[in-house]
Formats: sequence, structure tokens, C-alpha cells
Amino acid sequence: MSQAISTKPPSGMRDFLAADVVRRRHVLSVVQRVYESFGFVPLETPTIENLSTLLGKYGPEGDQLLYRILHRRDKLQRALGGESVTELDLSDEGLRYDLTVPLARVVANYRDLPAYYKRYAIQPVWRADRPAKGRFREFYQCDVDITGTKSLVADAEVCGAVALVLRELGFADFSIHVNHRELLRALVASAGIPPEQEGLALIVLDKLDKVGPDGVKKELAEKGIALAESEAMLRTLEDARQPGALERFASSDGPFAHGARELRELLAAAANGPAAAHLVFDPTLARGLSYYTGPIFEISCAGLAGSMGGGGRYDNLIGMFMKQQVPAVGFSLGLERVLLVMEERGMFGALGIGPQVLLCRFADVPPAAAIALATQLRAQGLRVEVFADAPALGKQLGYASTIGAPFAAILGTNELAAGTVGLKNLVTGEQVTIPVGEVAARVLANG
RNA sequence: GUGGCUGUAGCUCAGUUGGUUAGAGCACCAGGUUGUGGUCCUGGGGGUCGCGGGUUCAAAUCCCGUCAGCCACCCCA
Repeated sequence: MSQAISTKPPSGMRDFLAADVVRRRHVLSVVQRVYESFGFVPLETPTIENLSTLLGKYGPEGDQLLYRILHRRDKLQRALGGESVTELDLSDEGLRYDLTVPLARVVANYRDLPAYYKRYAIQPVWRADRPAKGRFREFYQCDVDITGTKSLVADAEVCGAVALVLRELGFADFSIHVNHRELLRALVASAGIPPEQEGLALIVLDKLDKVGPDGVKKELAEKGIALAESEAMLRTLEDARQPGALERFASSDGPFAHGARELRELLAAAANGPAAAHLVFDPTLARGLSYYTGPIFEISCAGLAGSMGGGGRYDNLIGMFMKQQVPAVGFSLGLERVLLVMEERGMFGALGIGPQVLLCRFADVPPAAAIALATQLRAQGLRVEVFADAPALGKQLGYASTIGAPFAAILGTNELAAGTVGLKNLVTGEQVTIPVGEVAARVLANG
């Protein structure tokens, strides 16, 4: 008995027992059905990608969060023998960080895909992040993407798909915040902030609702951005938050016009779809992933610190894998985030797992007779577990209660000879002896 | 990356100003009830008190270090 080995899964990773698996499957089945109803086709890509595929797509912080796979054997020995060994010498493969970059690689690799490729993907991704509530190192993303078109109809469709998933799962109170990378860029530029500080400025801006205008100014000052510039930015932002601002920008000639027109077009296209009631223009929304170029999205829901999903348009990403540019837009739902809120709100009903019938036998009944009976009952459509041993009947019934089986089938030599079985309802305690052929009807009637 | 909290039985936790053999509930096993469970009663097994060092006559308790987990930020899905 060596007890030195930890039995916990690695940090940020989890085991899923039966109840967890059933809940996850339930959500995933809705996701899959809704995504397919929009005409998206499935894609699965490898767990491992080449680092050349992954690096440089997510920004410097993203690169830091990649799980890298160490070279093996001779290759590792050779790498270790070199001078001033770096991470890049020790590894050339890593775990998938999201589902969008693999999609971009696939689009570039299979040139005979449809010109308008609508694919969905439901797979785990890995990030070497610090775990927190609702944040894991291994988690599932549920992505829809449309490549090959700049039409804002595509943007509206991916928003519609995720919105319908959430609605069908029973959510009513979520919102899809939308903004546009060009609006953010123009916001920063018009305030006189140099482009190299754009990223910094946007991160601080995103916190406006939490820390307030003075907090933003203070943080920006710490990052070396002048007060006058911060104030200019906040003024413009305040202006953008007024009702009708989007329309005003769209009708103007200024640097905000194009982005605002696209958002207006997106909202108009989505107006009669499932996302319509949930889309909200949010000029403070700034998403981190560096590959977004146009509209950006993020789903927020009361009671959830982070987001349930996010996405946006990335018209330059696929071009990093091939000579021509292919425009694309996508949306990603975070399975664990959805589950977290559903569990907190008690949005799951009965699970329907485990056997409906536990087949108990007395010690003088041959095992083969029990298996023969179980086979008949399974053929009638029942979920049946055969109790492997034959201890005192009380033990077998106790086990049936423990696992929550609603019925026990009791097989003794008398029943065996008569072609009957004792069927005990473990909820009511009622027990009858009936022909084997009548078991299923009785179980299903009381199930 | 920043700040805070917690590490005691398989799980959730109690353990008083440091004091003698470290407890409870749940779970597990046995018996009450030998072809009838879940409820109830009785009993039982199970602990290097995260790890290492220090203070002390004496440490689960105090101090230092270390590791792990959780929460809030940050960031994200």
C-alpha cells in the first residue's frame, strides 16, 4: 500500500462522474442540434498542433499559456546539449489552445472546401492558465465559424446560432455585447494615444464599469498615458454610450463611420433572428485575442464573473497560413461556463441514468439463468444490471437502493421453474410475481 | 501576475487561553432482522492532524519555511 501518489487530477483538470457526464451531454446535444440546424458541418482536429501553427496568433500572453510538448529521446538530448537552450529548442508541438486557429489551418490546407465553409467544432482546448471559479486548464469550446465571406449576414448567423442554443437551454437573460475593432482603434487614435499603446489602453478601458472614470485615468497614468489623452478618450467613449450613438457615428464621415455602419448592418441583419433581443452595442468591449479585425462579441449573464462565450471577425488570420486572405467570423461558447450557471440556477431536471432494474438472484440460481433473464429484459428495452454475486437478498436490495434503481427483479428457483420473476417496486415497496414478458410494461408504466 | 483564506478519517467539517487516549455527520463493514432494501437502534474498521524545521515540560493549536487547494482581482471560454 503505497499512499504517496496524489489521487487528484492535475490542477485545473477534472474527473467527470456519471451525473456530470449526463449534464454535459445534455448541453452538448442541444449545441450540436442547433448548430446543425443552421447548416454548420462538423470538424474535428488533432489535440496536438505544430507550434508554428499556434505561436503568434494569440498575442504574447496567449503564447505564454500554450502547453508545449517536450521533445523525446535523442531529439531532447540533442536539444539539451546546445548552448543557451530556449523553449523553442525543446519543443515544436503544443496542445490546441482554441478551435479557431486549427480551423484557419484546415481552411488553408484543404483548398477544395466550399467557398463558404460553415463548420462547427466541439472539442476540448488547453491553456496553462491559473485555475479559478469557472476557469479550467482543460475545457470544451463549442464553436461555429463561417469562412469565405465578409457579409455581415455571417456575423448575424453565428450570433443567432449561439443565442438559440442558450434559449433552448432555458436562458432568457443573457446579452451579447458587440463592438468593433475599428471603433476601438479610432477611439484610441482620436485621443492621441500612440498605436503601440493601443492594447494597453483598451485593456484598461474594458474595466470602466468596475473602476469608474477616475480609476481608468489613474491606471492609464501608471502606464504612461497622459491625462489629457485619457480624458479625451473617456469623453469620446461617454459620447459613444449615449442612445443613438451608433446611428450618429454611422451617418458621420469621421473615423468611426465604417465600423459603426458595419455594426448597424449586423444588427439589422440579426433583427428577426434569435439573437435580436440579446444584442447590445457596448463601446467598452475589448477582446484580448489579437486576431480579431471587425465586429467582436461577448456573452454576459447575470451572476457570472466572466463570459459564457465570445467571438468576432478575423479577416486576416487564415491568410497567415496561405497566400490569399480568406475572411471569416466565428463565435465560441464555453461549455463549462454554461454548465456553471445552469447548475447554480438548478436548470437540470431528472438525470435518467443507471439501471431501471437490478436483477437479484438467490445463491441456488445458476448465474447463466440470471444472464438469460437480463438478456430478455434488455431486449424489451430496459436498462438492466445483473448483481454479480449472490449474497443475502437484503444486501442486493440495499445496493439497488444505493444506486437509485427504481425496481429489483428477484429470481429464485420457484420463479425460474414457473417462468416468472418477482418484481419489487423499490419506491412503494410493492412486490408482484409476474411472467417475464410483462416486466417491461410494468417498469415503464411506473418509470 | 496581485491580494486574501484554508489544509484534521474516503467526503464535509468541529477541536476553547498550548494540556493527558483527536471528535461528529455522511460513507463503508457487522449485528438487531438466516428469501426482502431504503427508515431506526447497537457496535466496528479507518488519522504520520499537508510537509519540513523551530519554541515549549507539553504543539492539531504558537513561530518560520515550503507545498497544495479555494476565493477575489487580472485575463479569458
